[in-house]
Amino acid sequence: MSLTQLRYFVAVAEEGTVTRAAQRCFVSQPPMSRQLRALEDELSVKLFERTAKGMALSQAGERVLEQARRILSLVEELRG
Amino acid sequence: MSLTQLRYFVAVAEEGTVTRAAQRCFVSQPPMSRQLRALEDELSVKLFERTAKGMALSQAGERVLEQARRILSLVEELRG
DNA sequence: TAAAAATACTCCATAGGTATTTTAT
DNA sequence: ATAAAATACCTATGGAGTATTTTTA
Repeated sequence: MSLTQLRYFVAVAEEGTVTRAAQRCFVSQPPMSRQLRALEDELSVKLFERTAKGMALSQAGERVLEQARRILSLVEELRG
Repeated sequence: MSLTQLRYFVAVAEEGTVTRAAQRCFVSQPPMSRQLRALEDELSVKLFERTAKGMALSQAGERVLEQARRILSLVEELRG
């Protein structure tokens, strides 16, 4: 797990599609898609339902989202 | 900043020397030494006083240590 | 059929390793 | 003199890019 993966995950959860989240994070779509899968693999959790419209947060995804935000907010605090 | 850097930092704070912390984390001493400096650079904070006996946490280091532990513990929670 | 996500590669940045030097007691 | 940290240099893993294919409504 990496902070980057958590940032990507939060962006996708908020944007609803990998494509828009990638734009917001200034990366291309494939890396973001891969990192998302890597996170799902590591946590052994399906974070999203894939649809033709984009990515819909799963039940488990909601819980991970909360934790991810807490972590990232502590990291920001650390940066001052 | 990376989770690895935070783990290294906590290990050094707890072990008192980079050498022992590196052994505990199964890496060699130079990478750990470098990551510590990188973290200090990024936070613009001197985390340790370097002595011939090892590394002594600075005032600022103490505060970062607390935050780092919180972050890492949330990460562990996420792993379930 | 039209969005968006996923895959297949290629490339490069950086984390880590070994050898060595520097520092501080 | 010695124990630990820092530097130099090299290697390799993995993160990111472009092009393309596969999904799903």
